[in-house]
Amino acid sequence: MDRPPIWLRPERAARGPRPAHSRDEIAAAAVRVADAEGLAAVSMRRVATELGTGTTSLYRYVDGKDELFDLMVDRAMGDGRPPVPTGNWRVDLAAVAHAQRAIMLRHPWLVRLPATRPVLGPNTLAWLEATYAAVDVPGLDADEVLAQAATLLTFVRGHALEELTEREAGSTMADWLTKQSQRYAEQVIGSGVYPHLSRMMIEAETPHAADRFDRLFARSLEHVLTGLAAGRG
Amino acid sequence: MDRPPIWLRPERAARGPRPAHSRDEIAAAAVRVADAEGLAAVSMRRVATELGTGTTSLYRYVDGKDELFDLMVDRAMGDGRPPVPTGNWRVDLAAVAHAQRAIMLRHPWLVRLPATRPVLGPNTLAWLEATYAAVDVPGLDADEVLAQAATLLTFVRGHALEELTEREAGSTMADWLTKQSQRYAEQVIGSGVYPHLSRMMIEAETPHAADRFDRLFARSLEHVLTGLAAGRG
DNA sequence: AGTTTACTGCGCACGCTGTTCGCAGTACGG
DNA sequence: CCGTACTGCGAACAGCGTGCGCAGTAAACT
Repeated sequence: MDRPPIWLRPERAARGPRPAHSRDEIAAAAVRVADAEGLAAVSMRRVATELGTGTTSLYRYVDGKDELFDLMVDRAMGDGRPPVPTGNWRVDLAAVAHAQRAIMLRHPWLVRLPATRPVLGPNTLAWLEATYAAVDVPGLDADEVLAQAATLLTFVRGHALEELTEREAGSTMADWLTKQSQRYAEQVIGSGVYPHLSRMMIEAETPHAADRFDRLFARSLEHVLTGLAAGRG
Repeated sequence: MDRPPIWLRPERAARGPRPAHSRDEIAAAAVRVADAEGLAAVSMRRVATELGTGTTSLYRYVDGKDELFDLMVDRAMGDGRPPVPTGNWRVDLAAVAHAQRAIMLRHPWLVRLPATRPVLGPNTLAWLEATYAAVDVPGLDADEVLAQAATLLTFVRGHALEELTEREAGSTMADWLTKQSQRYAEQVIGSGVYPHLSRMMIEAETPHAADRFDRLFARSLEHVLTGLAAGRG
């Protein structure tokens, strides 16, 4: 039986007893676990326990773990509200980008979710809407709007993923190479096979700065926005 | 005991019997399974069976499943070679972007891997090197090189993720909304809460084109490259 | 050459996972 | 007030990652 996506199913059935929990309650519990102990700690049993309910009761609310993830994503996306538009597209897009990045940094598991299908919950749609709104101006055709929005969101997500990966690896890749396994760094540099990579490892200052990720993000974001500017009138 | 990363450990020990398999053999087997049956099918047992060996023998080669993933990533990255430089940074960067995207589309599981730490295998480093090489010119400071390379790679990965997600969801999000659950689409459009999103769903042509992803990628890539151009002399 | 040493292959076992099934209890529609 | 469509959930199943310990083997040292 092909059940419709969760966003189409009514939260409360017409007949039968009142469900003991709401979807948002479930999502909140799962997000709480993921935030505190990582995505791996989010199991059906664990979330059920967190709610004080039986494990298999969860399946009354959710079609399987994938749908639980869907709920989590949309809940996390509701953690911040899209910024109010100023009318200046560049300012608005930058605001969206920073706000999205903030959400992803606050919920590190978010960018690591399998992502096997688009999540179309209300909060996710709201962000999509805000992004389109910032990009959209009369005269710009819809395809260009799609492309620009995709460019930005895609960039933010990719950056957040890379950032979190490096953050959690304990430090910068350069640091990782030089400190935690200096021999490997020496090998890489000494091999002469990676001259440009070597130059980065030696010369770059950003990797050593405390706020490196913030600065790198801001800098890269400027690049992207400048690129987008060229695609508009 | 804190074992060093796999790239630092010798493949063959000084003493003891000759290992029955090579790392690359193992990586190839795992990649084969993932390509054919998806990431979920890649289990230690399954890969071991594929190699005709005992399950726990794998742990002689690999510290755990995470390291198996590391091997898979680097193997996949070796599936294509970085394009030969032309000297024109924009052409070279575009070539890197397209080649990277091709790899990710060929191995859909690649962008879905947990990515809890950077992979530093030889093939991955080669791609990093190629990217830096394309961006790097005398006079450009190392931080700017890092930022530009990060922008590009990050964008490519993010785009590939989104693309694969939508591809595997069966169709475009717009299609998904309108076909597979028309009621939801009507609800979304009819609610009036998402005006710009609605306009995209109605007006955009790209979502209906067969080569939509190729065109969207090319278009977005141009935006990014244009943005990068501004950061150079 | 013989002994020591450090490895390899791997069966067993443990605790955990997602999910199916079936049954008892409940609240609403007619 | 009954039938019906739901809810909660315990039991069970197949599969997972992985630690442990033991037998076998090849290189190093004496």
